[in-house]
Amino acid sequence: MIAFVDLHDRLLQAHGSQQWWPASDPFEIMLGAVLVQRTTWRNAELAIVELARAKRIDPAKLAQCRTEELEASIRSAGFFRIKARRLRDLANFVLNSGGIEALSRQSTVDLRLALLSVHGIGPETADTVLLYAFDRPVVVIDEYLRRLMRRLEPGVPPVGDEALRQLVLAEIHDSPRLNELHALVVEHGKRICTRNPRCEQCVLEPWCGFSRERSDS
DNA sequence: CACCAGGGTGGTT
DNA sequence: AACCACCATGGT
Repeated sequence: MIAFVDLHDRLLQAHGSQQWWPASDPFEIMLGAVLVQRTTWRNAELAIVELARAKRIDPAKLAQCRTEELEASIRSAGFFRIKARRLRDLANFVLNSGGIEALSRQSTVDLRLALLSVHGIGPETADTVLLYAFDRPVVVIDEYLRRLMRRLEPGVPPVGDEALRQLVLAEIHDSPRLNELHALVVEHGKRICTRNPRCEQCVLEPWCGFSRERSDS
């Protein structure tokens, strides 16, 4: 079983620091977390730029903005009608909660439940917000990490999300490394394993069973 | 042309 | 609980 500390270090050395949302406004990070759902960061960032240009990266401004104008601003992010509603619900949630300051005073458990109660915010988006906007030590479980675990442990039944959370947290407690780890796992899964048929220069050898997995079939 | 990208929801079996 | 269709743009 590979240590997650080693996984972090290997990926960091291979791909470099990812710098996701460095020193950004928490509310902007929350909007970005929704906008990036099932699209590329490139398309999400174009929407962020448009929102910034229209002075809408603000809970009150965004909540009062007309739906058509909001949709037009975020068109590049895809699913723009659904996401426009999600951004508005998110803005209203922040307003009804007393603002970002009040939210940042809540415990991580309470804040996670509150985020999950917002329509359009699921487990992954909630954890992303907790980690990147509120700097909480949270393990983001995504499909890349699940797939990576399957490949690092070929043959054993896949562990559940909550169990995986605890496995990672047992080794890494600080948000800076959890922040970097999630970004690195995404980047690695995207650029190496999906493209390269045989993971020839995969930095996770000999742990990663992807090449063996493919040579079996 | 097809396929995919830093998900979530609602409906069906 | 495990599927499924759907949402929609922009890059390869």
